[in-house]
Amino acid sequence: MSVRVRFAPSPTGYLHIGGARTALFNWMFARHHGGQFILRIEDTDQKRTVPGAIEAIMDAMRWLGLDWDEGPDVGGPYGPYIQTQRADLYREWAYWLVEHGHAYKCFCTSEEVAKRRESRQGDQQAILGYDRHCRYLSAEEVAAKEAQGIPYVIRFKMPLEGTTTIPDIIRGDIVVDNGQVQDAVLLKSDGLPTYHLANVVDDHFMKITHILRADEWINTAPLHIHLYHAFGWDVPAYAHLPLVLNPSGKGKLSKRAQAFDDGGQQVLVKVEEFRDAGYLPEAVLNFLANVGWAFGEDREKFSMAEAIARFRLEDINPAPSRLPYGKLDWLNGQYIQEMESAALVEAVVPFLEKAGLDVSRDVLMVLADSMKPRLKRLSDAVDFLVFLRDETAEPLAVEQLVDKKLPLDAARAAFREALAIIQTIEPFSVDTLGEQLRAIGERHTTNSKAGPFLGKMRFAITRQRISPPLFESIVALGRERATARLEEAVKLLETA
RNA sequence: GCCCCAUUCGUCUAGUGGCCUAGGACGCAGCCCUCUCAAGGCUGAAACAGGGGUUCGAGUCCCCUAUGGGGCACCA
Repeated sequence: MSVRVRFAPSPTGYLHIGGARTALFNWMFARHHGGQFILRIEDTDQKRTVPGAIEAIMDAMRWLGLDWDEGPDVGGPYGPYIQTQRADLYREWAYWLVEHGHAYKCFCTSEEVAKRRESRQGDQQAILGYDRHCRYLSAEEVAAKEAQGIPYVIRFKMPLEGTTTIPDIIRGDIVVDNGQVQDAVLLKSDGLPTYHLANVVDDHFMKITHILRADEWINTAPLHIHLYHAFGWDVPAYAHLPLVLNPSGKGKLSKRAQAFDDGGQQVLVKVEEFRDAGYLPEAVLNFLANVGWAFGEDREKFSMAEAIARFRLEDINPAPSRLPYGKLDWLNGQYIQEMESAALVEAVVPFLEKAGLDVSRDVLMVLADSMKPRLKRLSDAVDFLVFLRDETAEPLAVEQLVDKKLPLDAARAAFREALAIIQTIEPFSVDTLGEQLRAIGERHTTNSKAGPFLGKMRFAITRQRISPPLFESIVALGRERATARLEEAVKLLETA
């Protein structure tokens, strides 16, 4: 039988990075086994559903490259893949359970349930949650309440005694006391199912073979297992994935609360934020795959094709972890370094445009090689290239153009020669400029090394203490603008 | 409060009873290279939560404690 797994987000907003990791593991597992990866939307909570969220989630997954074989947009043999469109199915099976004595109608309002729960707070024996009040109603009482038209939910009759063991691929057997699990609501009074019913019914009819979901579901797994038993269906294999924690280590990473790292820096949580910050999808995937799972052979950087080939659920580390964001920066930088120049240029253009920096692709090509080792994120290109903007050119001071190895007279002579070179050199290229300017430097510095001169020259051209290398900067600026900036330096040195 | 899961350098991890004087990566520090900043190269500091067992031998198995996390909704 072929492996079938699913990623089942609820459309409450955007794709969360922790959710992306769950999706990634499901996807890698499916691809490793040549099985199917299914995208299912769990939108049974009408209050939390936000319009546009399904598209946003799919966009984020597409950006990452996590392609699904069946889903809301592509369909598939077991659709529909949006739960609200399968409402009748859940209702049918909920009543089937009632008829077969595995579930019951509960007429308690949430307020009553909450109130009674409060009053039991002091009782150390009682579990929190529902007290099973309606489980013991007689047939007559139920009929009477129904006749009055009192709304009800359907609750599962959880076994009161014994234990349930959850065979977990990552953790081994987990044993839970049935008494710890309450009679969960299966069908809400609005006629829609809760997660518990919907996921069991769907996983069964969608022929899901392995359930890879977050750790936070362990506690309800016994309920799900008993649901399968009540229906007489096979129980899929379980693998509960470790949670992704807040960088502070306090609590799980949530999309509802903002997260901060130890430095008080706000941390990225939505997948689209990673995209907008200038991370490459390959880097994000590589980064996520390294949390809770390791490639092996002490390798940190690997392609998804390589990862898929050796991905095994058994190798997943069950301990929860924080996302090592610093490593993502490094990884992203590594991927940028390996990019083809043309690809880097294309990738960087949207970020420059957004920042109002209008730089031609030809100019970017000149700077591509010097950008590669310097960019952690694509968005860093903006700071890297601000010197190309005329308004940002700071006025010069003589002290910035001279030093011990390049005294005033030497600087004056060297800069004059450099100006002449820049005005006339042919071709106007990185190589020719480099050759000529270096020679000038060697002739005028006290230690006969080009370095001191090139440094001053670079400042005169870019007006930035930190900037791209000199020769590329000159070419990027163009002969005219470079000449203008240099003339200013020469004038300053002459009057000094 | 009750239940469940977990615990190797600051962080992400390797390790499945002897190969561990515990390996890698990021970050950090130093040096080299160098027109700045990066990148790159080299070097370094840095961990088996604690206590009991089991065993000839324990980071690896068991128990307890501690700590962290998760759950106890008509949310998923």
